[in-house]
Amino acid sequence: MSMTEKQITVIFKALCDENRVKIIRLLKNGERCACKLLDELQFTQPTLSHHMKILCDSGLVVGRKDGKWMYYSLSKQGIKNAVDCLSDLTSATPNQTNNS
Amino acid sequence: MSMTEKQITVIFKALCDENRVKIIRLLKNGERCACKLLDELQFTQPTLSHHMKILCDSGLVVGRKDGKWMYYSLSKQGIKNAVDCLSDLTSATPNQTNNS
DNA sequence: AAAATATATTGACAAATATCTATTTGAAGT
DNA sequence: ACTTCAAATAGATATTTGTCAATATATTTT
Repeated sequence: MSMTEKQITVIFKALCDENRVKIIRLLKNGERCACKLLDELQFTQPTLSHHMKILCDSGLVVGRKDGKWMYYSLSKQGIKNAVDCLSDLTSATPNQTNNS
Repeated sequence: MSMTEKQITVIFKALCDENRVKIIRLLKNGERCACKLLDELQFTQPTLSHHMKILCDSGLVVGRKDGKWMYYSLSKQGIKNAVDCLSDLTSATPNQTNNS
C-alpha cells in the first residue's frame, strides 16, 4: 500500500513547475482542448505536449482523444490519490485506526 | 489569498526529490537532530544541509537550534497549508465566497 | 585561548529539466 | 490521393538541481 519515494515524487514533480500549475488551474474550469490551453499559455506546442505528458503520467490529469483533438481534464481519482499521498506522508503515524 | 504559481511550486518542489521524501518520512516519527537524520541517509552532511534548507523554506519543516545541534520536525501549519494548497488547486470552482 | 564538534556555505560538476525548431504521425476535409 | 490541421516526437541547448570536497561559522569543552 505504501508508495515508494520514487512513486511519490512522480506525483509532486508534476506540481513543481509554474506552468504546469497554471495548466491545472485552467483545467479547474473543466475539460479543455490542448489548442485552447495553448492559447492561454506563453510557450510553444511541443512544450505544452511535454507538460501534458508529465501531468498525465502523474495521474492528476487524464486525456481523451477525439479526432485530431486532445481533451484534457483533472482526474478526481488522481487528485484524491495525491491528497491522500500528501496526508499520509505527513500524518503522525502510518497505522492510524481512524476512530477519532 | 490565492497563491501565485511560484509560491505553490516552492511547496511542491520540496516534495519532488526522493531523498527529501525520505527525510519527511523520518520526521513523521518526531523531531530529529540533523546528525541523527544523516545516520539514516546515504549522502554527505552538506547535501543534508541543502535539503533541510529547501524543506524549511517550503514551510513543511521547522528547525530549532539547540547549542551546536539543529533539531528538525514537521510543521503542522506548513503541512496544513500544503494540503489546502493542493485541495484548492484542484477543487471545482475558484470563486467560493467563503463566509461559512 | 585552543581544540573539537555540528552545521552552513562555497564552488565545481554531472544529471535532469524546460524550452525551442524541425519533423513526424494521424485524422478530416476536399 | 492530396492537403490541411492538431498533436507527438526528436534533437539541440540553456538552466536548474543534486551532489561532493573543501572551507567557514558557531558552540561547547578542555
